Amino acid sequence: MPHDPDPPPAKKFKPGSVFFRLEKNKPGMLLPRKGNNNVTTPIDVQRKRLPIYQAKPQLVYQLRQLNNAIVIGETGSGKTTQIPQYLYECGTGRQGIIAITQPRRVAAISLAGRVAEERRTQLGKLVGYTVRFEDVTSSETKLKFMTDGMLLREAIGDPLLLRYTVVVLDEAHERTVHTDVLFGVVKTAQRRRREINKVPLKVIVMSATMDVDLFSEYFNKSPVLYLEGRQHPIQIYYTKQPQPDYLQGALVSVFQIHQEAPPSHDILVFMTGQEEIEALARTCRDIAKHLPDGCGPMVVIPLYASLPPAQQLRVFHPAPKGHRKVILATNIAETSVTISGIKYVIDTGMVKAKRFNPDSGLEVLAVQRVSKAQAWQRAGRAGREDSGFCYPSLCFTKCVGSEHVLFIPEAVRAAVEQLELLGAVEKKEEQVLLTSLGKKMANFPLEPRYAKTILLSPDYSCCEEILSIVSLLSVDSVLYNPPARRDEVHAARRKFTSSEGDHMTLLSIYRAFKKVSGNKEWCRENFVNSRNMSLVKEVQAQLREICLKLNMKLESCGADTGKVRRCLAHGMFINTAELQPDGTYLALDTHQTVAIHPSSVLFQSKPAYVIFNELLHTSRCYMRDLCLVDPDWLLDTASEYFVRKLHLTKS
DNA sequence: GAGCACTGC
Repeated sequence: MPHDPDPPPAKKFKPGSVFFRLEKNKPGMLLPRKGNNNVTTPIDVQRKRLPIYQAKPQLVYQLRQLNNAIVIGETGSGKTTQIPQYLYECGTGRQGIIAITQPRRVAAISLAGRVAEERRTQLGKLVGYTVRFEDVTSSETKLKFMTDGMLLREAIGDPLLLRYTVVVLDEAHERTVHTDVLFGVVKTAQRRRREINKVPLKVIVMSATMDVDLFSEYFNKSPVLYLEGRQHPIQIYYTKQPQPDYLQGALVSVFQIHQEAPPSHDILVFMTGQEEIEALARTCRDIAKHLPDGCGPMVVIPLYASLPPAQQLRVFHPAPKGHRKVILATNIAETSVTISGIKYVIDTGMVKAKRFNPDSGLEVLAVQRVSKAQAWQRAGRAGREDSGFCYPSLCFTKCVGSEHVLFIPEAVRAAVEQLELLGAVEKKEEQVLLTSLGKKMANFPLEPRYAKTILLSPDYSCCEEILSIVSLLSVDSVLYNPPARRDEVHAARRKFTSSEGDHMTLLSIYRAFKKVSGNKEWCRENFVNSRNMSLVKEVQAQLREICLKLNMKLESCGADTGKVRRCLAHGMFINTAELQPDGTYLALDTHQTVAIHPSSVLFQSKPAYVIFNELLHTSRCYMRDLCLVDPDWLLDTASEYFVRKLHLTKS
C-alpha cells in the first residue's frame, strides 16, 4: 500500500474564495512560490525547485531570530524536509539536536529517509528517526525525526528536553492528546531553560491550515510565516441546509456529479465504516444500471482497512474507458492511502471514532462529526494534480471546532485516577507527582497497566510469560480469521484453546509458534499471522532488554499458568467483571453491565470473575480478551479497592 | 452468537 510521505495537503487560498482567511491586519507575510518538481532531476536541483527555496533567505533570517514561530505551508512547499536542513546549514541549534515531530510513524520514517538522501548520508548518522520499538539514530544525529508520542516519552525523563536546541512540531493541525500535551511540555521547557540560563530552546509550530490564532496566542503571540505551495485550487459547494441524512445526501451528490461531469473525473466519498460503505455501494450499482441514455457506466469501489490488500489495490486501477470511478472510503483515504486522479470529494462529514464518555469513564466507538481540520484534510484529497471540487454534507462551521479543546478535562482526570490506582502517581498539595513505581513504569513504551503487570511479574516467577502476553497484546492481532473458512479456523484453533481464557490461549499459540521456529507453513495451517507473530518476538526482546536494565529476574513459570493469571489479576484489577445472578456481567470499576464478546474463548462459559483487556461499545458493551481469575486473588492484592467496589455493588 | 475507523507509546 503506497503511503503518502507528504504532510497532509493544504488548500490553495484564493482571494475571495471560501477558504481565504488571511486578514489584512494579521501579523505575518506571504512568501513567494515558484518552480516545478520532477523526480528524474538531481536531488539538489529538486531541492532548489521547491517553492520554499525562494523564501530561504527571509525564512532563515526570521527563524534564527525568533524563539517561537508558526509556519503555515501547503503540501509540496517542502517545509518539513527543508526547514530542519536550513536551520542546520546556518548553524542554528548546532549545540544540540533538531527534533521534528510527526503524528505518524510512517511519516517520521520516510521523511528521515528523504532528508538523509538529500544530505547524501546514511540514515542513522546525521539524519535519523525514533519511533516506538525502533531507534535509528546515533551520537552523530543532529536532525531527528520522531513521533510526537516519542518526544513526549522522552520528556518524562528529561522535562527540559536538554538534548534538543530546536523542536519543530509538525502537522500541528492534526490535534491529538499527544500534540496538545507536547505544546505544554515545550512551552514549559522553554521558559524553565531561560530561567536557569540553559541553552535556549527554539520552538517552531508547523501547520497546513490557517486556523493558527490559538497556536500563535499560546506561544506568546509568535509571528506567523506563510508559505505557498503547489496545491491546485479547490472549489467548495455548500448545500444550503446541512443534510439531515448524510447518506442520502452523498448518494444524491454522486449521481448529480455523474450526470454532469466528464466520465474521467473520479469521485471519492468519505463515509464511516464497512457496513455503510457496502450498502451504499450496492445502491449505487443498482441505480447506475437504470440510468437514462447519455449517462455513462460507473465502477464503484469500496475502500476500508479490513479489506484484503488485493482488493484495496483496486482503487489504483484506472476505470475502463468511459466509466466513472466512484470510491467509497473510510478515513483510510484521508492520510494512509493517496489516490491520484480524484476530481471530486463528497464528504458526509461523519467519522467513526473512539470518543471518551465522561459518564461511564469509557472510550466508546461511535459515529460522530468530523473536526474542522479533518474536513479540510478531506477536501484536500481532491485537486492533488489538478483543480478539484468538494461537496461537504455539513457546513464547515458545523464541524466540531477542535481548536477550542486543548485538553479534555474528564479524560485527563480519569487517566490520573487510573495512575493513582496503579500507584504510579500520588497527589501532594494539589500536585500530581510520579512515584518511584511510576518512574519505573515509564521505562516501558506501554500502557501503564501493562507496564505495572510486567513489574509485578517477578513476584509471581512468570516474567517471561507476562512479557510474551503483553507483546502479543501490543501488536496487531496474530490471529487470522477469514470468515469464509470459519469452520477450519475453529478446528485449527481448538488445540490451543485454554479454559483459562484468551491470554492463555494466545500464550499457548505463541509457545507453539516458537517450538516450530516460526515455520510459515505451520502459521498458514493454524491461521496465525506470521508477520505479526514475528513482530511479537521482536517486541518481547526489547521489553526483555528494559527488564534487564531494571535488574528484574526473568523467570518462567513453565506449566504453572495459575501464576500468570494471578499476576494479570494483580496488574489489571481495575478491569474486573463479576457474574450477576441474571447471567450478565458487571464491570466493577464503572458499574456498567457488560457481556463477553463472542470472539472470546470464554464466550460459551460463565466464569464468576474475569479480568478483561478492553471494552468495546457497539450493539452492547463487550469485554474483549478475558482471563479467568479467582476473587481471592483480587482481594489479596487490592483489598481496599475491592471491598469498596463490592460494597457498592451490593448496596 | 458478534463484527472491526485510524493512529500512537
